Amino acid sequence: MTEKQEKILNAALELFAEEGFRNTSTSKVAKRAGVSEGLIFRHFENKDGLLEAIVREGEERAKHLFADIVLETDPKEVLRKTFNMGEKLNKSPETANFWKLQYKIKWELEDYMGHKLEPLERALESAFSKLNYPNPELEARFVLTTMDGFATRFYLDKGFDLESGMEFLRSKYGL
Amino acid sequence: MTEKQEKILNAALELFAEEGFRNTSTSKVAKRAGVSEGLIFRHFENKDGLLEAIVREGEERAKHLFADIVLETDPKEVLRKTFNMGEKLNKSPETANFWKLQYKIKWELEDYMGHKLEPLERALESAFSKLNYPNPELEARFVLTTMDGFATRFYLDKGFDLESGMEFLRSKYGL
DNA sequence: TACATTTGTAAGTGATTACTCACTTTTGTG
DNA sequence: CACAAAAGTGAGTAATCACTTACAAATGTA
Repeated sequence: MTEKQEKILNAALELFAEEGFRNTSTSKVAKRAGVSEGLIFRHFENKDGLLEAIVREGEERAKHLFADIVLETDPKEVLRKTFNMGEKLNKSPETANFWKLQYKIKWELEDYMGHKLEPLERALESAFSKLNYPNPELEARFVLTTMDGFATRFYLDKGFDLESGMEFLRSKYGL
Repeated sequence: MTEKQEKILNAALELFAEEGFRNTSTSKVAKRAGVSEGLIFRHFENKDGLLEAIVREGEERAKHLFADIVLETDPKEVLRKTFNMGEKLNKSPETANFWKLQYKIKWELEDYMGHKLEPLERALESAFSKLNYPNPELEARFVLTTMDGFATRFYLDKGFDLESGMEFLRSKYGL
């Protein structure tokens, strides 16, 4: 990816997260990226092409985020690491903005993008199975959906403390 | 509210839920409502005025939805009724669409709209307190955020079974 | 009936939209 | 160096946007 391509993508990322995809014009993106508007279409073909690139990067970063967890064999450690993901989503303003956008995009695309979470869901399933939970599959889905709820609220409600939510989850699962 | 006003509001509701607020033009709304475009502005002043009306109706309907719960004194019954709300959100296609839009709007307004849930949150808090949970406040927030997560997933993921999620919650809380 | 108010319409408005095109500049390669 | 391909520009384009305005129809009220 060339320098200008990255500038375009980062500008799009920021603006889409701030104002939404449909509400952000390609001319705004070009202006923030410091390039001509035409260049966006040369590199990404469409405005939709910009979104696709962002979605793809979301999948990449999600994989990277889960890599450590899915390789873990100790079930308690799987849970602990899962509940520590909250911090990772919030390391830098750029990171926070990136994941906020991923949540926001779901509603503009009307797509849950569940396949991104599948490896993590299976890791949790296996962990709960080892811990003899009666319904590992439901338990795993429950954990992920709950964490989704916490994250959603975190991004929309300024006053919400994500870490206390995660701490609560840890205590629920005896960690 | 006159007949045409309601037609406009219902058309807007449908279209905003389908395509999003920013992506729905006032001309589309007028066409679906079967009125002239100018009438929208006569009755609602702005395109934003349309949204405001929808948000207000969301608050009304939420109040109505919670009315039964906040008056309940038996804590177990409070929880049971809360976990039964899933069905209510899904009674008719119109209802489902309405609540889906309420969730979707949050992201376009970047507002969690938490005050809508406050009475319910306090009812849950009181219930958990009566049931001697160690941290009723956190527990109540946890339940609501989790249900939010379930609802979000329900609206975005066609294959997701909301009722099994609610059943899981019931079993978690011994109901 | 008379007449003022409200409700409704149709044809505009300038601004903005995603996208194209003709063109120049930069870069890679023999 | 020569020269083709890729990167980049900026001024266009038609379509669509939210909104206005001038006017007509319906309605309430005396």
